[in-house]
Amino acid sequence: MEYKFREIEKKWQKYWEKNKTFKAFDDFQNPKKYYILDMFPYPSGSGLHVGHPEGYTASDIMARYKRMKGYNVLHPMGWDAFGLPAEQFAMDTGTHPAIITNKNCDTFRRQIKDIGLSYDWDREINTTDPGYFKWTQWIFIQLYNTWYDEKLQKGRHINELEVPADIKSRGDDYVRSYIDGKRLAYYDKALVWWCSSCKIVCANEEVLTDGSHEKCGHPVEKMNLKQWMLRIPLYAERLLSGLDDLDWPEGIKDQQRNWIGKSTGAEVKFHVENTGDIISVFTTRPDTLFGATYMVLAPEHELTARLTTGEKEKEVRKYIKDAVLKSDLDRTDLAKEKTGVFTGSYAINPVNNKKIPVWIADYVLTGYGTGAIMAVPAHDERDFEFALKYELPVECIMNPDTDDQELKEKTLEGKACWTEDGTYVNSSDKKTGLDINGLKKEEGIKKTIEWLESRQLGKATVNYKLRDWLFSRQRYWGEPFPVIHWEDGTISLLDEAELPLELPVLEKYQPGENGESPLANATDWLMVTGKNGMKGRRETNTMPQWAGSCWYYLRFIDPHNSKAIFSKEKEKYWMPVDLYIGGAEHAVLHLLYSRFWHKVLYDLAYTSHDEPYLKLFNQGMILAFAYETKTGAKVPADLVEEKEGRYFHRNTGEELTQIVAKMSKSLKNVVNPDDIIQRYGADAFRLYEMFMGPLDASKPWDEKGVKGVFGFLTRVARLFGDLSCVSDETESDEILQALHKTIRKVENDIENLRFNTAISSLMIFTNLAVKKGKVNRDTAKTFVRILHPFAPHLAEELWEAYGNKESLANEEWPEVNEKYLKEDTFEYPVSFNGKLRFRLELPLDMENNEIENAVLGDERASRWLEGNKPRRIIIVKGRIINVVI
RNA sequence: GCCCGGAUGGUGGAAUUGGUAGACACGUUGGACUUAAAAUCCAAUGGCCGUUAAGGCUGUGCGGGUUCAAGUCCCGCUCCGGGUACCA
Repeated sequence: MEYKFREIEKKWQKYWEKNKTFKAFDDFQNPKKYYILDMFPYPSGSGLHVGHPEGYTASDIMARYKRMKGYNVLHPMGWDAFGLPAEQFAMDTGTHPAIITNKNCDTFRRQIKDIGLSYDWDREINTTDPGYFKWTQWIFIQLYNTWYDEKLQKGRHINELEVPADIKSRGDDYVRSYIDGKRLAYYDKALVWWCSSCKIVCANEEVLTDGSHEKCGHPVEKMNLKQWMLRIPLYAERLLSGLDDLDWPEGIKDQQRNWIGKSTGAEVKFHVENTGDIISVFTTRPDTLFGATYMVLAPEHELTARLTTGEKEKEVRKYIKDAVLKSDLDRTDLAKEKTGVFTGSYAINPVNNKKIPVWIADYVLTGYGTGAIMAVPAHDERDFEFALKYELPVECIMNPDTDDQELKEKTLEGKACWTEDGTYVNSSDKKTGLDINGLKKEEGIKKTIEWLESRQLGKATVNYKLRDWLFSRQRYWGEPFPVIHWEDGTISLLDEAELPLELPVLEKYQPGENGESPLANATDWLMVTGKNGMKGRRETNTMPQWAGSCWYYLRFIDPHNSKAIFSKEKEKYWMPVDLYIGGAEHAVLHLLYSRFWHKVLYDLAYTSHDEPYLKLFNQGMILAFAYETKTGAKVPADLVEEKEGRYFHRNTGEELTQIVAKMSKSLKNVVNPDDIIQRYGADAFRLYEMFMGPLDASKPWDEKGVKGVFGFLTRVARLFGDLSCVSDETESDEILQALHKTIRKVENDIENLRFNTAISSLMIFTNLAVKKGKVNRDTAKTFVRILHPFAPHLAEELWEAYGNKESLANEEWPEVNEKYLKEDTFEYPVSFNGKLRFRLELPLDMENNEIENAVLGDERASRWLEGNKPRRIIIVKGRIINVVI
């Protein structure tokens, strides 16, 4: 068969589409279900790049394999289509963002279909579709109507929240604000990052460490604006502990754990001298209280003004003003040099009643813990640095566990800082009754907390880094909030029946005044009148892009349901996602937010599992070769010439070094999947994406590699497609053994997502078959079946050529016949003192002493023994023989 | 700084998890076919020594160690990539 890949691929893509070969049925009778999900893409204007199909091909191989294994497979695709570029385009041209978005979706869909991926296209979803975002809005309403019951560790409907009697007695306003204070979604003033270039607020995590907006690179500033926030920290503990049982890469779990940032310690109360105020601090080291020599408040702390004494007032006020105005950019820039001011007040250290000064410094953050710390310079690096600069006392209370005598002495003298374990010294006080001298850290912490709790001076506490999630954006192209702000200052949410709240068509998409979204210009849409005649205004913010992607995996289960977000029965059948494949760039945000929403829906009994994604796999990044001169200057790929495996500058002739870099327009090394498919076909494209290396590794694209797999497909077509090479003769044992070994290997490799080695074993088998020049029909049919997940078009074509009428997609995966895997003999590598000297073929059932005799009896052995008697002979059956002399 | 990865031929990468290092593929070289080229096919291909051959030595970022045996385990580094940023 001549390998006419274009024809073959078009033919089968049409066939699959026409016959709905990959339609997933809600077949509740079949208990074997497999839900395999790709992270759906944002359909950008530049189309698919070679990175997208890497994960998609991997999931497709798995999906096709599982179908052959008898699973009912759910394998859907959709579009995460709200996003900035479409809105920017609308601003520039006046075109509605939906128009450009739909165009981009069309391109993506066409490109994905060209690769021959086995999606159930009847389940396609688009986050910008009102039929979809109706339910995104619905989830927001659920969040708003949910509070977190700390006792039950569970989200519950707001109607089940008991309002304390003393609140009730104070009137409706108090009740309302009490309830609002418990909702998972709340509307409040928040100090937020503002990007004046995008005219939008950004979530903390969208601000890069250099203080610039990740979307545009413009520096951000702080602003106090009313925003929707979600109380994700309430779920911190469950988000953390839920990770343990997930089959996710450990690195990703670690990232989430770090992001959640749990730390255990204690809250301790310090009385301020004279004023009667109490400063509460969070510390992970209550055991070091005896070493606390000063305290620090964050500049934003509520007590700063009260604690500042007259003569310090001017200085303090200036410091606070500067600090608050400083962007995080400046704060981190100045991280090396800490600054602060003394308030003039003193607090009392509860363990020894000593007076310690209260300072204000911006190295203490307002959003974490209580926004105030006790400083223990002898045992905390930051405090030590600060104490040194402002000449505050350093009191060592722990004899370090170290062999470094110099360090030990310096620490004991308060001239060095020790943060590890040790034995307490100077840690007792007769009057207060606390004594931990001689103890180690673990016991010290325990004993101190007990002491604090018994005197009501503090209590054991847990803190999380995870902050409330800023959930609104000043954009047009996002889900509108189903919210009305009434003129009396109250808020109400739309009824479910009023959903979806669609976006109004605008004439222009420029942002509104005072940091409002373009929706502020949509007067007709914006203003509403209530039944009682009260005037209201709709929320002009929209939801962030995360919203749509937070729950899309649930909608795939029942994408056309207009009555409910999804049928519970179907959800119970399909969930959880068995395998989720996507890029590691979503390690924290998308996956954490998504888990959060899922847990809320679980608590409200909409979903049947606590976690959405059982197994997660991150594909690596696809990079490209790039070239640079000796001085490190990058040279665009079109100016590079290859001669005998070396690289030269086309113009200057200078020799260049090949490096690996991200694909970029400036380096002219971007690869378009369309070109590759045009030249080598979709099967070769798929195969190469998988053959490059391990799925989770980052690796460079090399077109020469595509040629390699293309050659493989050509050889397959030539041999297995030439019916004169496919005989009815009895198959040789050699081929059968190789075939069954290949089935086993491919099966194992697919299960473990090691597609590169699976392909390699398919190649090895093909090389053998080509060498033989012919195979029997059963062999050919078996081979084509295991080739199918990788190169489905060619496999279907061959399958048809063997006289089959039905698509290969629903055929059974071939079974391994163990008979062909058993070997009687093994060619042992024989080593002397660990060095391989010769090989010796021996029966596998030979006894060890017989093996010894056979080895020592071999004439080649005498040469290495040199007359010595072996001290030991190690025999590992079927593996190796090592003679120790 | 801290937390995760990673480093194997000229290149992408294999190596049953402690047991034959370099599978498979690219590239290169030589050969066949061709008027020629492309395509295809065959052979060789880690480095060094050995005229050939037989064979030997050496070799998985660096330095130590454990073991009959280390790419794989342990200790100490170097470099590269990702995440994070004073989290008390």
